[in-house]
Amino acid sequence: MSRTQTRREKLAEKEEAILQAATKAFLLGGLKAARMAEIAKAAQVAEGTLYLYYRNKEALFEAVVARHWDDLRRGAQKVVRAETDPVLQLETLASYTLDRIMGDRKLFELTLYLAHAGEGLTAATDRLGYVRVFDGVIERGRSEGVFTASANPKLLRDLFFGTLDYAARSALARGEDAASSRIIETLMTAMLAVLQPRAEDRDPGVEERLERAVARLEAVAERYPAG
Amino acid sequence: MSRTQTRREKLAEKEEAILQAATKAFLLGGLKAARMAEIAKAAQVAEGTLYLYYRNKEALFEAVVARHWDDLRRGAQKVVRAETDPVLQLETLASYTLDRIMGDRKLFELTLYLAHAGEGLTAATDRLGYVRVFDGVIERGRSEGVFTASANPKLLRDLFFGTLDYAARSALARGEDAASSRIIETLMTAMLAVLQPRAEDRDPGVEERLERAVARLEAVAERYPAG
Amino acid sequence: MSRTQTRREKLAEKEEAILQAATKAFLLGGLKAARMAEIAKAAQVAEGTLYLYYRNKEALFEAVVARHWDDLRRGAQKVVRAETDPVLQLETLASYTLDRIMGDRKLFELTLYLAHAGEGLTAATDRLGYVRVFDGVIERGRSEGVFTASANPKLLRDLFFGTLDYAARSALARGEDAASSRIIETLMTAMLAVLQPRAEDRDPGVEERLERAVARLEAVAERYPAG
Amino acid sequence: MSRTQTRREKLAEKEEAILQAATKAFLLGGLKAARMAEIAKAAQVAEGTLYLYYRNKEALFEAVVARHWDDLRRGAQKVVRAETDPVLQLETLASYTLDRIMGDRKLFELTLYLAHAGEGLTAATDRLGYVRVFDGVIERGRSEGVFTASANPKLLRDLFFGTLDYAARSALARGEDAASSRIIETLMTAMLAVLQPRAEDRDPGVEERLERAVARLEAVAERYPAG
DNA sequence: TATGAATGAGTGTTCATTCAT
DNA sequence: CATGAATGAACACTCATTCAT
Repeated sequence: MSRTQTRREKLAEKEEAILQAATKAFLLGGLKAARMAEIAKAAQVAEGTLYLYYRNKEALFEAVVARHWDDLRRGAQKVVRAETDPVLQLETLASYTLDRIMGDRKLFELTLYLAHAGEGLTAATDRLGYVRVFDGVIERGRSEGVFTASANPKLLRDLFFGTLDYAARSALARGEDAASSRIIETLMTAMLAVLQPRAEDRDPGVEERLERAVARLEAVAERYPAG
Repeated sequence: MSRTQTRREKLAEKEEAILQAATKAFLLGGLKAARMAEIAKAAQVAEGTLYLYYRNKEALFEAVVARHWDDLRRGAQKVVRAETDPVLQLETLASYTLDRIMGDRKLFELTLYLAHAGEGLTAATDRLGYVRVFDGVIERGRSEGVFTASANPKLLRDLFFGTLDYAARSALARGEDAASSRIIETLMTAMLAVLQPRAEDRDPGVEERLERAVARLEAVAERYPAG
Repeated sequence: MSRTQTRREKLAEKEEAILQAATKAFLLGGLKAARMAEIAKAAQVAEGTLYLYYRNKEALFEAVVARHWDDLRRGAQKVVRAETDPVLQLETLASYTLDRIMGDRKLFELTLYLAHAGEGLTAATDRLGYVRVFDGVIERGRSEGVFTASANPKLLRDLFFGTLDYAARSALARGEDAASSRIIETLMTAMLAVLQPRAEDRDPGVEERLERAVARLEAVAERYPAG
Repeated sequence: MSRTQTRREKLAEKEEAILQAATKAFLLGGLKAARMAEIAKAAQVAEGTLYLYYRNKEALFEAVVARHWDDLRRGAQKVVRAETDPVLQLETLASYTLDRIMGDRKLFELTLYLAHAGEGLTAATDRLGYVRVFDGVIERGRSEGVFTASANPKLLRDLFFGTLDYAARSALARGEDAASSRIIETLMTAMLAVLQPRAEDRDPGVEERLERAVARLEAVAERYPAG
C-alpha cells in the first residue's frame, strides 16, 4: 500500500510541477505565447507527458486559471470569517479582492482572455466559487437585517466586482500602484446606498406623525365646514 | 480639380471598404483568427493594398477598434446633449453605454484583448474620448451644484464604467439579453449616493422646521377629538 | 533645337541620377537588398520611370556594374599611359587594380554576384575592357622585346588578376586595410618569372667571372692526373 | 545498446539525407532559389524536421558548404601525402585544386556567395582547413631547405589560390573545360620564382665543375704534402 | 514621358500534438 | 506511465512590375 501511495504521491507531485510551470509560463505572456515545450522542460517532464495529464494546451490553461480562483476563494473566505459585521465583511472582501487583482493582474487578464478566446465558458464557472463568498456576505447581512432584502444579488455583484475590476485595471493601465483606500471607501458608500436605502435618515416618526396629525385635522375640518 | 477629388474619394472609399471588411473579420474571431487574405478579398483589394493603408495586421486592428470608440463617443455626446439635467444625462449615458456594450460586445472584448495582448497602450487612448463625455457630465453637474465637488472623477468612472462593463459581461455570459433598467436604477442609486451625499436630508433646517410644524399640528389636532 | 537639346539633357541628367542612386543602393546591400522604390526616391523620379530607362531591376544592376568597369578601365588606361616601361606599366597597373578592388570591393563582389546569380554572362563582358588594358601592356612589352613572346596571355591574366583579386578579398576578409606593396612585389616577381625567364640572373658579370675561374681551375687540375 | 546505436544511426542517416538533398538543391540555384519544402521532400522528412537539425535555411546552407570544404581538405591531404618532394606536392595540390574547382564550381560560387551575402565569416573558416594543407606543403619545403624561408605564406596563398580560382572561373566563363596542364605549369614557374629565387640560374654545370676541379686539386694536394 | 497606386505570387518558420518505443 | 523525435498545416508580409491616368 505504501507503494501505491508513493505512486499516487509521485503523480500528484508531477501534476503540481506541471501546474506550477504552466502558471509561470502563462503568466509571462498569456495563452498563445507560452510554449508547451518550455513548460515541459520547466516541469522536468517530457512534452508528451503533459498530454497524459491534460488533454491539450487549453485544458492546461484552464486548470491553471481554475486553481488560481480556488486560491482566491479560500483567501476570501478566510478574511471574511475574520469579521462578524456584514458591513465590515464587505469592506474587507473589497480590499482583499482589489489587492489580489492588482497583485495577480496577469491571471485576471488571463481569465478575461479565456472568456474571450475560449469557446468554453469555463471562466464563469471558475469565478463562481469566489462570487459565492460575496453572495454569502450579502445573505448573512440580510438575514441579520443589516441589509435590505430587496436588492438583487446579481446587481450587487455587478457593482462590487465591476467597480473593483475596473478600478484595478485602470490603475494598472496608468501604472499606479493603488489608491485602494479611496476606491474602497467610495465603493462602500455606493454599496450601502443600495443595501441600506435611507437607512440612517429613516426615522419614520416624523412622517407618520405628520400623516396622523393631518388626518385628524382633516377630520376636524370636515366637521367645521368652511365659512 | 474634380479629378483630384475623385482620387481622394476613391482612396477614402477603399479605406472604408478595408475598415469594414476588417471589422467584420475581427469581430468574428478576434485578432488572431482573422486572415489578412480574407479581409483583402472582402474589401475587394489585393493583399498588398492593405499594407498601403495599414502598416500591419495589428495596425489595422487598432484602427478598427479606434473607429469603434469614436463612433461610441459621438453617440454618447448626442444622447447626453439631448438632456439638460446632469442626473438625467448620467442616466441616459448609462443606458446608452450598456446598450452599446451589449450590442457590440465583441468590439469591447477586442479592446480588452488589445489591452492584454498589445504592447501598445492604444486601447486606453481609444477609450479616452469616451470617458471624457462622462467626465463632462460630472463636471457640468458640479458646476451647477447638482453634484458634490468632493467626489474623485477617477473613482466615479470606476463605479460607472466598471459596473456597466461587468453587468454587460455577466449578462452576456449568462446568455441574457439585458436587464438594463434594473441595473441602471441600481447604478444611479449608487452613483448619487456618492455624488449627492445625504442630499435630501441635507439642510437640517427643513427637518427641524418640519418637526416643529408637526408638533404644533399635533398640539392643535389633539384639541379636537378624533371622532 | 535648343529645346531638343534641353530635352536630351534632361533625359541624360535623369538617367545619371538614376544610375547614381542605383549604385549607392546596390553598393549597400547587393542586388537583392536594394529596393526599386528607394532608388526611385533617391533619384527623385517615380517608380514607374525607372522602367522607362531600364527593362527591370537586373538590367539596372548590370548598367551600374558596367559603368563601374568602364570607370576602372579609363583609370587604368590613364595610369598605364603615365609610364613607358612595360615592367613599370605592369607594376603600376597592379597597384591601381589592387587599390580599386580594395576601395570598391562591394562592386567587385557585385560582379561576382552577377556572374553567380545572373543567367547572362554580362559580367565577363564588362571586365573585358579592363582586361584589354592589361593585354595591351603585355603586348607592348612583347613588341619591345621586354617580355617573352611565348607566354600565353590568358594564363598571364589568371596570374595577374587572380592574385590581385584573391589578395584583396583575403585582406578584406581579415579586415586588413592593405599590405599592397608586398603583394605587388611578390606578384611582379612571379609575373616576370614567366614573362622574362632567367631575367634577373642576367647579371652576366658574376657568372662569367665564376666561369672563368672554374676554367682556370680545371686547366690547373688537369695538369695533375686524377689518380 | 544495439537500440541506442540504432537510434543514433537513424539520426545520422536522416542528417545525411538532409545534407545530400540540401546540397543538390543549393547547387541548383544557390541559397535563395532553394526551397526548404523541396529539400524536406527530397530528404523524405517533414519540413519541421529540417529545423530539428539546422536552426534555419542559412545554417543548413553553411553546413553544406562546410562539408564540401571538409571533403576537399581530405582529398588534398591524400594527394599531398602521395608525394614526398615539396615541389611535386605543390604541383599535385595545384592540379587537384583546379580539378575540384572546375568540377564543383557551383559549390565554390556558393562559398563566394556566403562570403558576400552572409553576415557570418563562416566562409573563411571553412576554407581554413584547406588552406592549411597548402601551408603545410610550404612549411615542409622550407624545413627541408627546398623553399626559401623569406616568402610570406599569405602572399603565396594569394598567388596559388588566386591564380587557380581565377583560371577556373575564366575557363568556366568561356565554357572551356580546362587547360589545366598549361596553367599549372605557369603557376609553378611563378611560384618557384618566389619560393626558389635564383633557382634556375643555378646552372648546375658551373657548380659541378667547380666541385670536381676542387676535388681533383685536393687529391693532388694530398700527394704533395705541404712543405 | 511621367506618375504612383495597385497588384499578388511566393515561402521560411513555428509549435501543438502524436505515437513508436 | 513516460519519452521526445517527428510531423505538417498555417500565414503575414514584401516588392518588382504594371497600367490607367
